[in-house]
Amino acid sequence: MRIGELSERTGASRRLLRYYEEQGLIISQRCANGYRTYDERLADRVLQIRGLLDAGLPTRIIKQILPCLDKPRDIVFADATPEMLTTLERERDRMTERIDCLIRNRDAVAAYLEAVRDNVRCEGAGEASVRG
Amino acid sequence: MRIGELSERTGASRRLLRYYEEQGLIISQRCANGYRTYDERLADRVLQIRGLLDAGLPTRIIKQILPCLDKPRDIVFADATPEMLTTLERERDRMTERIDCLIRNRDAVAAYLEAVRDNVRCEGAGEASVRG
DNA sequence: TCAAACCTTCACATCCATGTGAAGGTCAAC
DNA sequence: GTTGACCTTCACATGGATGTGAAGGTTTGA
Repeated sequence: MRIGELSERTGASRRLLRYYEEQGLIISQRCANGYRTYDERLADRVLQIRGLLDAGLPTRIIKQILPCLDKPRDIVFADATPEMLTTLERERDRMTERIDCLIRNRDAVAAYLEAVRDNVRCEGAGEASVRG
Repeated sequence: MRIGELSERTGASRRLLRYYEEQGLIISQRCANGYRTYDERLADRVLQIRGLLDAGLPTRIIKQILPCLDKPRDIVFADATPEMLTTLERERDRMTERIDCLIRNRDAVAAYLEAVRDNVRCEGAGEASVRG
């Protein structure tokens, strides 16, 4: 798969895919003519990267957590330095904080929407419920 | 409460608090001398804003969801235009996506950390567990 | 063989959340 | 009454994720 197809599959621009490579988030093989070639699995990885970026993690951090997600068993024993483990623990905790914050606010938005919906239903039946 | 105190309470720089105001995320009263004065509740709001920003939402979106979180009952009937409701529904769904993505990846990181910890324990007892 | 649709690198542009500093007004304390 | 800690606005700077365009090589198909 070349960069155009990967771009279409993932929704990331070609420019962005080169950027991710530059940042060390993905790797590519090169054809004889210099074109990038990607493994099938890269599509999933790119989507994962975009999800994490979208969730507020910078590439620098994503780069560190990605290796954990490939094939846990094989990589666990690779090069897990104490500093890296500390970083990962901190990131895990920060992710949990983000999750909690997002859940709280999502639920609040959802509650608001439901309240509006219920009220609209009331108004549809009789108007002058609260506002008037 | 003036801007310095709010800054200390929230960890947001004064500059940032002015920026949030400029973006319509918070409001302030002005004293006779032009100084900004803040209501007590603003501290919580600023923390909420920072949480959402940290979770990847841009100010533009935060501005739209914040009104839902104040006093749901009172505001439900304020100015809920159909477009705004659509926007909110979309954002609610995007937040859910973010949450799911973050949970997946956080769990993966956590699983990795546990695997490393278990392996370290093994190695401490007998070495040559998997790698050798 | 020529055009269209790919690809390459390089480099500058943009948006957004912040930092930072200048130039100046206000207030409290010594 | 002057110093220092606060405040104001204005404005330029920065870093990260992207867009965009130029200048040029490659592949594919009419």
